[in-house]
Order: sequence, then structure tokens, then C-alpha cells
Amino acid sequence: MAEQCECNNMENNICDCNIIHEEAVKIAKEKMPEETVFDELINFYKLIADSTRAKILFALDQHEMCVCDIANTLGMTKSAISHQLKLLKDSNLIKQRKDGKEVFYKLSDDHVTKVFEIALEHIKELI
Amino acid sequence: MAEQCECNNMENNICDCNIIHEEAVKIAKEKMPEETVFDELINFYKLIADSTRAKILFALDQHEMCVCDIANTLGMTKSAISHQLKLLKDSNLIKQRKDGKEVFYKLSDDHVTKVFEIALEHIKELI
DNA sequence: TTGACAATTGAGTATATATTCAACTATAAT
DNA sequence: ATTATAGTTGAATATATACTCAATTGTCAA
Repeated sequence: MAEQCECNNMENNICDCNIIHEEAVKIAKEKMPEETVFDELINFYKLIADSTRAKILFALDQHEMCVCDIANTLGMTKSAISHQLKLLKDSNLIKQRKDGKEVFYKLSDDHVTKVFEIALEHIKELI
Repeated sequence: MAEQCECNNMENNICDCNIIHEEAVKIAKEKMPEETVFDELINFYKLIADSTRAKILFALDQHEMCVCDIANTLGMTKSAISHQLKLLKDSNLIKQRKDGKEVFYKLSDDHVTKVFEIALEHIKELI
């Protein structure tokens, strides 16, 4: 049963114990998605797993806003907000539109809202 | 129009620019959830926004597993896995069951799976 | 063309946290 | 009792990243 871990023969992928339940490990390894899939998932979740960015997304879900509007809403500096907006924009969660000196931001789509709702639902059940 | 930011009169909540679109800011401020709501949301998302924890959750979604099984599946040490399992357990995402020397872990409910699906859906549309 | 302001940017700093390492507890088998 | 193994834990380290600060760009108005 307690068979030697195949990881022990690998260079970069070493664990420090034996396989105990061979079948469970086999299935999990087989079904485990590619590293790139996790990278994308993690990248997406990291974006909304930050208080400032979550608030920005919530604010933009209410109304299109310029940087100063968001800074005022959150009580933070333009610079701090602008840095975070860049991250959100680079990952296509928000879109921008320029009008004179101002740059207006809005959500790319309604998936963000959806994710918020799912999370809220989950948290409600946990409490 | 460009009215002075009320933040400038506040102690801990200072931005560095004027309110430009008063109505948008007013609405966003009014609807903005309590800080504690964001804390809970962020706490939840941070848990799944990590490669190791995401893989653990995925593995446990396939099958109940002990620490060694997970360590083998991910090619990591028991210690690293155990530290992360503690975080997941403390937030009630997973449950444990003890049997002799072994501790079996499994998902608390199927919300995690749901969130994964939503995320995957979102990512597909972005690509 | 000068001044004011919206917004961005890069570097530096401070903070959070994932993993390692070593020590430890708990259980089972001999 | 002793040994082996599953699992946990605390401290230290390494890394990632949010915010600050100062400088800069772009646009408008006088």
C-alpha cells in the first residue's frame, strides 16, 4: 500500500513522504489542470482579492468614473488609484475612455458583479 | 461643478484632488458596502488566489485526501501543505477527519467548485 | 506661452505571506 | 519502551506587492 513517492526521483518536484492512497493521488494528478490554467485563475482572483481594487470595481459597477472621482470615493490619492486601475485595465476587467483631461473608467462586463454575488452568497452561508 | 473634496477636511481619509462628478461619487459612497463586508470578501478571495491552495482545493474536490496524498499530488513538502491546510480550515473551506495517524481533508461544500467554474467562464471570454 | 489640473509613471519603502527548516506531538507497530 | 511515520507548529527567510513620493505628460483656459 504505502508505496514510494515517485516525486523522490524527480529534480524539481520533491515531496517528503510516501503515497498513502495511491488511487486518490492518481486521479487527482490526472485531472489536475495545466499550470497555465491555474496561473490564469490565480491572476484573476488576485485582482479582486484586494480591498482597494474590490472597492474600485464596486464603484465602477455603480457608475462610470474618472480617477479623481474614484480617489474621492475611496479617500485615497490619485496615484494609488491610478496604479491599481492600470492593473485592472491590463487584465481587461475595466475599460477606459478619454475626454479632454479626464479619463473615464468602467467595467468591461458584468462578470465581476457575478463573482461578487457568488462570494457574498458563500460568505452568508459560512456565517 | 469642480467642488472641493470633503476628504480634505477629514483626518484619516484624505485624497489629493477635487470631486469632479458629484453625483457619481455620492451614489458610489452611499452604496459602498461596510468595510467588514469587503474584509470578508477579500479574505475569501485571497484564499483561492494562491496557486498551492487552489490546487489543494481542486485535488480535494476530486477525492478526500490525507496530507501526504496532497503533498505527493502537488510535489511539495508535508509542512508547506499543512500550513496551507490550516488557513483553509480556519476559514471553513475544508473539513478534517482523523483516522489513526492520518488526517483526512475534504471540501466543506461545493461553493468552491462553483467559484472555479465562474472564473473559468470569465477567463474563456477574455481570451 | 504660461499656469492649472487630470492622470501616469518609476523608484523606493513598508508590509504581507509562502515556503523552508527544525523541533515537536500523536499514533501505531514491533 | 522503542522506533517509525503522520501531521503540526513557530521562527526565519525570501518574495510579492500596495502605497508614497517626486517627476512627468497631456490637455485646457487665460
